[in-house]
Amino acid sequence: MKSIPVPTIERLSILYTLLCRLEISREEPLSSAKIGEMMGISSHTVRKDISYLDIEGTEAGYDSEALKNALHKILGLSKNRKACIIGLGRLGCAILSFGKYMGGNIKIVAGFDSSINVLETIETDVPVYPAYDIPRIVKENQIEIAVVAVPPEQVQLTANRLLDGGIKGIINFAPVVIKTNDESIVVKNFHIMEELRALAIMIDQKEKERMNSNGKDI
Amino acid sequence: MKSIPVPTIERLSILYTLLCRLEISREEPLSSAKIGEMMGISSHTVRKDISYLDIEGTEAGYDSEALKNALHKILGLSKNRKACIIGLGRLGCAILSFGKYMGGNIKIVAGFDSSINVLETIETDVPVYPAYDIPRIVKENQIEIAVVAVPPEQVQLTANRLLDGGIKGIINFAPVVIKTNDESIVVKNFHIMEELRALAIMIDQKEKERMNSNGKDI
DNA sequence: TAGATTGTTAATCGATTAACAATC
DNA sequence: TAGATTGTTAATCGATTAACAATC
Repeated sequence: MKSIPVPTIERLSILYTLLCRLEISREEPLSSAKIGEMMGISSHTVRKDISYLDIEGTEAGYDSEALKNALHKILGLSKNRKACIIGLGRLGCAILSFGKYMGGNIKIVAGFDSSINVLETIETDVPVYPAYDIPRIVKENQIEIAVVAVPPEQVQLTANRLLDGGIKGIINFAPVVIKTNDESIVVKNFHIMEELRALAIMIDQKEKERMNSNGKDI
Repeated sequence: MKSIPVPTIERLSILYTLLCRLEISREEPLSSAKIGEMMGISSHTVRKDISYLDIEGTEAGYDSEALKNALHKILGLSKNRKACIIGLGRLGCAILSFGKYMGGNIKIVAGFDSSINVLETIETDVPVYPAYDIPRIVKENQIEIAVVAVPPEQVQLTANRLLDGGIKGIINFAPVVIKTNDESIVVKNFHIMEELRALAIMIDQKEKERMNSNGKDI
């Protein structure tokens, strides 16, 4: 059982969401070409990705129901996961709120903030705790995943507390790189503002390319 | 002038933020090893990345001030960029608010929402407009970048309006893939919930690996 | 000089794309 | 059968890592 490449996992996860949203005219089977078109990738990639699934049943495309089931299985969606959010500012609250919407298998069971004031005034039905309680709560509830949305200077402290609690994966939204000595912790950094900047540069590069191909510089 | 690989651009952008935050004891030069440690990447990668900069001055490491300047230049930070946000729900507002904080070169100059109610009650000093005004406002203000944080079913309509306005780059937070026929538009999808799911699977895979290497299955 | 560090070329690794035989 | 589509192997592409001569 080969382990699935990370980009493939991400695409499969997106595909699942897409299939769920699709009002399925279950009649017509989905071809890899059609899927590729919906996802903006090539049909080759789609087939390659799907080849990691157990699904083999195919004739003139994939049965969307079967595909959904296979994805459900490989994405481990039957297993319930517990997650928590650290930092209940705007971003933290936003994630908290649409974490509820998407009735998936990942449940946000705790929120943390270092400000008592925030904890007292927040309106949510998820239980919230002070930041120093992270290790205890994470351990007691066996929380696997943490979403970190605290100011940069608090990130490392937060990460340490999470590791103390035995967290297994961290998604970090602060513009800092989280280091862990523990190889077995999965960390994923989401640097929104940096990505915005990177996007701007890619725009410039594209324009330059176009200028170069559309004629000479003067 | 080779174009810089996207992953490199992203790392350079992160490095810049990092250097800015660093209270620089300007005395000691930064070695690629030290930078790598801070960023959680190898010194090889750091040197390779830096080789895309104009900076050459080096002896026992890099001068952090010079590095910062070179990054500033290559990242085009002297050029002012205009951005807008579509969808002023929790996520949109969050991005709007810390877009102000990070006094970078990217300025958010407009917000859009399809709900008049939202537009009337929002508290912000960024001007806000109804969604149907996107093409006009984008064109008039020469806005280059759009951050899309609307519900999935509104994404394609939003994208079309942005393209009408002549937008150059889109960051999309909705769990839908944005398609554009126009090759020259840069689109970057941020699928938060899907990434959360992907993270969970990576955790599983790591655990499986560890079980396999730490002994047999029973 | 000896030690440390860069800058760049070459080797490796991994993912995407292409191709094509097998299937319905 | 002819046409369409999968599934998988091979070729390509691109980024990361390694190595090492050049520099201070």
